Amino acid sequence: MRREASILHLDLDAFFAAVEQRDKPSLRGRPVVVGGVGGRGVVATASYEARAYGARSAMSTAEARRRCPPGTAFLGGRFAAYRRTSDVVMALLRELSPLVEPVSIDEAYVDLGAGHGLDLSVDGVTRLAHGLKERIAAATGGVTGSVGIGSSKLMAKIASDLDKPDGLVVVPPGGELRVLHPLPVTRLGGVGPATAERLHQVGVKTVADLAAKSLPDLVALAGRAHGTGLYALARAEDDRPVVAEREAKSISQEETFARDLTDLRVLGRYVESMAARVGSRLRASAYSGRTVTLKLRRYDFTTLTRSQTLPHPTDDPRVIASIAARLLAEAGTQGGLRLLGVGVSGLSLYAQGDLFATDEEPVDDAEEAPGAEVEEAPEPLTAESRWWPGQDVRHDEHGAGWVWGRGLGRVTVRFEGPLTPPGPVRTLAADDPALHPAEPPEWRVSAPAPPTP
DNA sequence: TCTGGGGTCCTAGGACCC
DNA sequence: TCTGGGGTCCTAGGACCC
Repeated sequence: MRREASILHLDLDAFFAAVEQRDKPSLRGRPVVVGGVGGRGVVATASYEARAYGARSAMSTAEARRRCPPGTAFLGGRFAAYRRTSDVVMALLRELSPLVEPVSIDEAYVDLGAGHGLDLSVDGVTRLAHGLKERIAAATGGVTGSVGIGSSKLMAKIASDLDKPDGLVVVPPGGELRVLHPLPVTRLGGVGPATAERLHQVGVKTVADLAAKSLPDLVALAGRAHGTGLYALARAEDDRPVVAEREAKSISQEETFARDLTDLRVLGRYVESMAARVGSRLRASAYSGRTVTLKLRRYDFTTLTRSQTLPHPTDDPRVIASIAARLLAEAGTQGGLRLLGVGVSGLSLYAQGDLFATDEEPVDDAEEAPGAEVEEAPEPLTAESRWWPGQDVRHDEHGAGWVWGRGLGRVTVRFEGPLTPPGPVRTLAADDPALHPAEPPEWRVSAPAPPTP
């Protein structure tokens, strides 16, 4: 813990849904749910309008559909659009201080103490945060964020959560326990359902209850590392530094199938495709790794992993695929698999194999998903399966728009963009040659100015 | 129509070595 | 020949986070 409130935490509000409402004017003020739209999808983000009906992150999309009224938009994610908006926000944070730690696409810590000549008084950081929130809203076309500032990562994160959405809370140094102790223990990072249940069984509901427990009690309850961590957090003791760059530890790819799969040949094609994607991601980041892990989830949701460690690191998709395929054959597919995953860990920056690299191209995965080519695959491609709800499109005659829905050989498109009023809906043939997938729309009136040197 | 996809960190047991 | 402890690596699983 520091003597000054010099750590800032930013959490963008209902981020995916907010970007959708910015880019799709007809959805502003209406319930929007972003996530998996297939039969086994889950909610990634629900807009505040959708939360009012009980839609929540991690809920199955089916459940969210039951809870939300007709007219609610259920959209697949547009990650390129979210990434672009996130990059704009992260750049604004780096204007405050060079020490910025992105936690995820919509969340980051900033060490204001590493900034140049900032006023770190409570009034000073409050003014700074107000200015930051204004600049974020202006630069992102109205996406808001909740800011917390405190003497540690713990307090900054707790503070940003106290007044959502569009909030700003500064915990003055010395006021940590007054804020922390009344809160439920589940607000502490690292207290999930399992730990919360065990804590409740020994009468711990609030952080104050937790602080009354002895260190040996907590270690017995939650293990050595976790127990000592909880003991410290309950006292607002937290000296974790803000870390700008983190090395990746693993790279993986997984997929839940629309229907459970049993056929080893079909699953083998998924293994190859996933290994190819993992291999290209490894090569793109100049990593290679020694341990190949196969993950599978059976029809009854039991999940297991099988792994093998190689003597030397690899980024070769053929090596990854053959190991994963063997692990899959050994594990078996009895009863059917709902999920398959392929990952590589034990990463290092240079592959031994690179010294002897051939000119051979890596297996290319981009063009052929396994489902595209085989009749055993669960969902053969149709004209309408090119389109998914939320997708950006352009029509030669009607202009830019986005896909609302599809079915019966048709696709429904709303023609509007972030800078237009709500636009008209048109239903088109799914194979209309004038309809094309498009890039995410530009939300700013003019292109952003190039960064000044 | 139950339960995504990408990660990180920790624990525990067995193999193996000194 | 027996006993023992410590450290590291590997594998598997689980909790947790966004």
